[in-house]
Amino acid sequence: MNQPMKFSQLFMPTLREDPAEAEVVSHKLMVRAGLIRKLASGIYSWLPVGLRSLRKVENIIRDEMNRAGAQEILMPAVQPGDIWKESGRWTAYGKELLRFKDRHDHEYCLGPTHEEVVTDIMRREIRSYRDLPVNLYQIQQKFRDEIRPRFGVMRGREFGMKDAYSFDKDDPGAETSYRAMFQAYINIFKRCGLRFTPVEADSGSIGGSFSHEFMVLAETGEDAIVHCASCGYAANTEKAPFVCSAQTQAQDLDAPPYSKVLTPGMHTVEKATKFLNIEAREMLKTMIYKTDNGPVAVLILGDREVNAIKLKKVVGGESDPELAPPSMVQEVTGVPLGFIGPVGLNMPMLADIGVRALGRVATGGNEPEYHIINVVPGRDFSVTEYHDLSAARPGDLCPQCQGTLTIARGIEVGHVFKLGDKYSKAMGATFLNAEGKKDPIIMGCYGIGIGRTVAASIEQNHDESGIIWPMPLAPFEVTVLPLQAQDPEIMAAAEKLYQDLLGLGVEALLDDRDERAGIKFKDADLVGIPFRVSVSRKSLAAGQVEFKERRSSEVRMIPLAEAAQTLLGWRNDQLAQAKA
RNA sequence: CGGGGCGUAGCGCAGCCUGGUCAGCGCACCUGCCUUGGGCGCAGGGGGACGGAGGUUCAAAUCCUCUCGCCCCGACCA
Repeated sequence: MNQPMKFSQLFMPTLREDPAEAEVVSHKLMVRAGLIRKLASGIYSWLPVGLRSLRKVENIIRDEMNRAGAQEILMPAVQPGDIWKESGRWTAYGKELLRFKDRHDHEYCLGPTHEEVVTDIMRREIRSYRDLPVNLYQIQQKFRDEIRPRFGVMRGREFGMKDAYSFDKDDPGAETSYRAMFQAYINIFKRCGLRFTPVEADSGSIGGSFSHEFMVLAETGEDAIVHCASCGYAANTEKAPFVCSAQTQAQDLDAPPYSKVLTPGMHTVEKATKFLNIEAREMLKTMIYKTDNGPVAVLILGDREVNAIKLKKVVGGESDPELAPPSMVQEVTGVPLGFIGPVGLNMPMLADIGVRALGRVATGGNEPEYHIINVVPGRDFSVTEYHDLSAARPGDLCPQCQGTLTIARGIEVGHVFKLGDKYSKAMGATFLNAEGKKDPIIMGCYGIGIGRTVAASIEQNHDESGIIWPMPLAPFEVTVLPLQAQDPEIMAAAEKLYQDLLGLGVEALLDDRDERAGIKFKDADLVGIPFRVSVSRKSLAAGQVEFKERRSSEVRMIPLAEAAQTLLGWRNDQLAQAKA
C-alpha cells in the first residue's frame, strides 16, 4: 500500500469544474478529484487514488472478517442459470438479473449475489454437523441491472461488494454467527470513520430481529429511516412496524345501517373524502394485490400506504406482491379501480391493524360510481385476518418506547440477514446431525457495498473545497508541498521529509510539480489528504515546516528535524481514535 | 416502462427558434516572457466539422425521420 508516489508521476486527473452529469456531492467530488471515471451508465473505473481508498475499505473489512472467524474465498462472477433455477430465483429475481447465453446456448447470468454459488459449494462438501459452523466471504464485483443507476458509484450496476455467508447446524448457532457479523460490521464502519446506525430491517419477529441494515446518515441517502429520539430505536421506513396511535375501538354499534352514496368520478381517496367531507383516515381503501398465492384484497386506512414487504411476509411466496393492474382489478372484483369496497367482496381480505381503530368507516361501494358510508367492520363485512401492513411514517409511535418517530435519510452500506434454510432446502445442502439424521444447513448472509461505503464517507466528509478523508480511508495520509519547487534546497528538504515519512510507514505524497503554491493547495484540498506539510523559503529559514490539517484547517509550524516523527504520531493518534 | 432534457475541442458551455464567413467562448494543452503562499499576467499557437444514419434544400450544427448514448423525474395507494 505504501508505494512511493510523486505527484508528477501520479495519474490523478483533477477537474476544475463539476461534471455535468453528477447530482450529489460525492459523485461530483469523486470525478473532480480523479478517483473514478464512467465507462457506461452505472459502470465505473477506479483510478489510482480512488482505488487506494477503496482498498483501504476492503482491508478494514478483511481484517474484521478474518478476526470474526470468516475465511476469504473468491467465487465466479458468471454463474450458470441452473443453480438459479434450483433456488427458484431464475424466475423470481426479475430484470435486475442480467441473463445471457453462451455459444452452446446454455443460460448464464452475471452474479448479482452469490447465495446459489456458495450453497452449491457447501452442499458438495459438508457431510456432518462436525463440519459446521463455517463462514465464508468474498470481495468481488457484482452486477445488478438497476432500473435507474444513480449518484455515481452509489447506485451503480456493477459494484464491489463484500458478501459473507454463514453455515450453522441449528438456529442457536446461526444466531451466534449473526451476532458475530453484527459486531464485525460495527467495528468496520467505526474504523471507516463513518457516522452510522444499525437499523432494524425486519418487523421484529419473536426473539429479536435477524435483519439489520447499516445506514450512514446523509441527506442524499436513498432510504428513509424512522428514528426514535427517546430510545434510539431506528428502522427502515419500509420495514418498521406500525404502531397504531389510536386504541382499538369496539364496533360502533350505534352506527346506522350503511348506505350508498353516488360519487361519480371520485376514484381516489382524496376526491372521495373531500366529497363526503370526512378525513382520509375515516375512509377504508381496498387495494387489490397480485401475489404468488393469488389475488388478495388489502384493507387499509385512507391516509396510509401498504408496505409490500410486510404484505409479502403475510401472504408468502417468492416474488414481491404487486399492485394489480386495472384490467385485473376489474376482472377479479367486477368493479373498476377506485370503487372497490370490502362489503360483498368475495376474495381473501387482509386488513391492516389500523382498521381496527375505527368503529365505522366509509369505503368504496363495490359498484361503479358509488361509495358507502357507515360501514362497521365485523358487522358489515369480515376480514380474513388483521396484520401490520402499512408503512411507518414520521409521527407514528415508537414500537419500543411509545415515543414519537422522526424521519431521516440514510445510505445503506451494509446488510446482515439470517437466511435460515431457504437456499439449503431448495438446493439440498444438508448434513447429518448428532442423531444421524439429515438437516438443512442454517444460513446467514452479510453484505457490504464497498464503493458505496467510499461514496458515503465523502457524502459525510467534505466542504466547499473538496473531500475531507478520515485518516483510515485517506488515499494518502500526508502530502508534502515544496512551495518553490525550483529551489533545490527546498526541494531537497521536502524530498527528505517525504522519504523519512515513507520510511516510518506513513503514506506520503510529494507534490514535486513545478506549479504555483495555489495550485498545489487547491489540489491537496480537493483530494482531501488529511495532513498537509508545506516547505517554503520562509519556513525553511526558521528550520520549520508548516503543518495544516485538512479537517480543522488548523495551521501550526513544526521543526523540520522532528517533522516526520511528529506527523507519524499524529497520524497514529487518528488511526487509533477511529478504532476506539 | 412513461414523461422531460441533453449530445458542438479533453472538461464546462454558447450557437439551433428566425438554414447562408458559426464553427465560437472559458478552462485545460503547447511555445515564449513574466510571476512565484491559494487555480497569476501578457503574447503567440495546436485541436473539433457539430453522437450516428438517412432525408429536405442551391446550401444543414441549425429543419424532418430514424437510431445510439447520457442525465433527470415518474412508475399506477383504487
